[in-house]
Amino acid sequence: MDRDTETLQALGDCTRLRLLNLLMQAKEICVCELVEALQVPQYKVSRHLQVLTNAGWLEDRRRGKWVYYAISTGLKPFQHDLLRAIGRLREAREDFRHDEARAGRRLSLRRDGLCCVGLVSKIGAAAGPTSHQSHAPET
Amino acid sequence: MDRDTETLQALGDCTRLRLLNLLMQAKEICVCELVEALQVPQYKVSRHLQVLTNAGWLEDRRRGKWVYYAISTGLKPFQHDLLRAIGRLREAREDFRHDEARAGRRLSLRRDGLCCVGLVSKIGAAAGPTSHQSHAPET
DNA sequence: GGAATACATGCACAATCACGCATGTGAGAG
DNA sequence: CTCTCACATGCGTGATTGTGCATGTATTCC
Repeated sequence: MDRDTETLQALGDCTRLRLLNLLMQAKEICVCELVEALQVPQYKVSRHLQVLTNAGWLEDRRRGKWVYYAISTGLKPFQHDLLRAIGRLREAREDFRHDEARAGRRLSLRRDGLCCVGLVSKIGAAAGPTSHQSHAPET
Repeated sequence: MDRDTETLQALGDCTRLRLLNLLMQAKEICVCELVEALQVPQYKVSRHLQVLTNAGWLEDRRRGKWVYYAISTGLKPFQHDLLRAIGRLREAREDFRHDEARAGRRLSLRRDGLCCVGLVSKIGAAAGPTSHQSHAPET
């Protein structure tokens, strides 16, 4: 498979679109922040970030325990057009807006522009006390 | 899977990109013309055209024995941006240029703007005398 | 009617993919 | 060192995908 096709294939997943949409609107976001914004298990976010990175969409940067992801600085014009297309979806998609709302709340907890919270809940794993939303879990 | 993701997933295949590239530069092209331009078996072209149609990229129109495909008239702005991105690949990709060259030669055989040739060779099937490549009726 | 032609599609198979679970890795804190 | 925490990843599984072969469908021509 050629490189351009791989680049496009990486866009063929809803979770990855949501990740890209968030990263288009913030310089850097760490994994635990993305987990809370998307409300999906951590391993799932991690995998999709990996796919996007391998396809040339993202770059990662380690800061202590945290790993920050950002849109790659070396995008081809081809890719910029693609990002613009995804940006157009913003108004129409509820999931994007909800992601952004949660991300905004979460990013406001940063100190000195850095994440200092961590994984507040194990979303997809063993369902701890999910007290971060109005959505109350069972038991 | 939501509709936008399906739209993008349809772009994650090299053959489909080549088909879209050709259709971006001609109003309508029939299947046998696409088969010759891409040099791939007929069933393969047919399948990928089906995928693109189901994803909302193409429309088909029957004219006698021939079926013409064209970029859909009801594309969303989202999709127009995506097509623009694919258009950018044009200069860089050899396969696109070769497709266009073969398509140009083939389309020049039309009469009254319609295809009248048919499937000149069974490309992927039973491999007859492979004379379709260099064998050009230059008269 | 029947043959030929353009195109679509059912089926089988191998490869890939997204997912969930569990575990591994690497860094900081005590 | 040990524990904790943020993140990555090996593994198994079910679903999806692209491909090839053969066949089916629809239309034209004799």
